[in-house]
Amino acid sequence: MDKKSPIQITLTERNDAVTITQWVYETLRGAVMNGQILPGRALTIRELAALLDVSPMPVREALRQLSAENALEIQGNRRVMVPTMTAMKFTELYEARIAIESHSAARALPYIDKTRFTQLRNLDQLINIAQQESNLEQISILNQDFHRLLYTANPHQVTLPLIESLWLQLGPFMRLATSKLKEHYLIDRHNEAMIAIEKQDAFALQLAITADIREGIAFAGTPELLNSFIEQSHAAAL
Amino acid sequence: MDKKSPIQITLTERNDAVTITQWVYETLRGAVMNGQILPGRALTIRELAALLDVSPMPVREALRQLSAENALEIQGNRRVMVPTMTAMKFTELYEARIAIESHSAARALPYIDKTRFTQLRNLDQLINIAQQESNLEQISILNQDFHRLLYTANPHQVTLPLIESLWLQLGPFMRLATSKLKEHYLIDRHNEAMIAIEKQDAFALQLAITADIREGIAFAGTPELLNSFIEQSHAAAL
DNA sequence: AACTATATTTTGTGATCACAAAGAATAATA
DNA sequence: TATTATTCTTTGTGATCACAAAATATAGTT
Repeated sequence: MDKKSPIQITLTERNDAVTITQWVYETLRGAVMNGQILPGRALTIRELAALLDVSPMPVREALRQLSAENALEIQGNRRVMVPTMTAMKFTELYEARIAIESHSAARALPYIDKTRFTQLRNLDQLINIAQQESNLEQISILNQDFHRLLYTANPHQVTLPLIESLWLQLGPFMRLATSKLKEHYLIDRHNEAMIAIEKQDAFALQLAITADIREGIAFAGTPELLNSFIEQSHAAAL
Repeated sequence: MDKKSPIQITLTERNDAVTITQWVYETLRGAVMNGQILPGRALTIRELAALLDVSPMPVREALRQLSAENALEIQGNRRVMVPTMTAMKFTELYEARIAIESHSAARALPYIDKTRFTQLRNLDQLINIAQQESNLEQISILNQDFHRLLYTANPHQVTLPLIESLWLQLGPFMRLATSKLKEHYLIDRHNEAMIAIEKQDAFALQLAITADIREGIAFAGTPELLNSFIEQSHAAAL
């Protein structure tokens, strides 16, 4: 029945307190984030509806929302797909991350109180443990949590949705990034960030965040490595 | 029949080549951008559908997309409204604009060719003319065009959707901003930007863009002025 | 008159259907 | 065999309906 490659989406239990559309949105978001949908693969409403065992309506809404967040791309044909990646686009996304996130960190700095500082330190330690256990999946998740917890200190936050959009676009490729991360992630930039926060040194904090993001993709230093890495992602299903 | 304040949306002719959902989206986007919908005003699908003389379906999709772009806000009640503004949020939005747009400008710089440079210069001259005529509406539009034309030089552009999201959120208040702009907009920052481009000086370009954005709201220098300005926006319909 | 409980209306959600446009497959022609 | 025409299928769009939750209005009680 499928003309194209099969899609294997991780299904979570549906909570009745939440709308079906919301559940579909979260499910599809997770699938994109984890690279479970091959870039370039055309997605149809009915196919996904059947796959998730819901009517086409919630799928329609979820697809539109994900498209608006740049997680999916609407082609001229009105077809929806996961955007393909190029080396240049990858670089642009990471440079955008650095620009926005270091800004967001500096803006959050004055609002970080004792409670949040402790939470950040706890997360940092969890990351250290995950690092010793070489639990790359866990490192990736906790690292995101750390960044989010930092930025959300700012009660007048407006950049987080933009940052999440960038994360979503990098999502399918971040997974592979962490798999090559082990040999490169030597310096604890989070600790540098913590020190900068204690000193209320915005510039030092920006440097730490910048270094943290940049070293997450240090493996992709040369264009050749980056290209082969992206091809690898495009080729590998699941 | 209306329980709340009436909504006066500018209707444009519907092009048959475009889907109804797309037309509704553009119409509502324009209404938000021009401050035609009062912040805090609850929007219902059926009311808008009746107003635009379409079925509820396209409205539903358009509202979801605008919410994903942070132009609208979905409350816990599942109600949709134009977000209200605060002085702090206003500041955050503008600081985010400066951070992202100056970054985006620097990233676009290497890709600006002769053709685009000429287009930019032409736009700059149109702005000068509009300035002499004190045509504030036109200045605002052309200014946006200038920025967009600059950033889109980068063929691997990923930040423009994020920037457009910020513009949308500031939209209702930008209109008032330009109305107070006359006495403050003295220096031609666009010309400084053009010189920076000619010299391929990224840092100078960033400074010009930063100054251009910041001077657009110079009137809101003190928190008191800013607050009264926002209250004014919230109060005034249309 | 102030508050609570009940009834009524409105609203978002989700399902189903009709239809035209796009895609794919098949037949026809050179 | 390669290319074009034609048929058949799939797909997004948009309309309509049913329903439960939320909001509003009304009645009842202290």
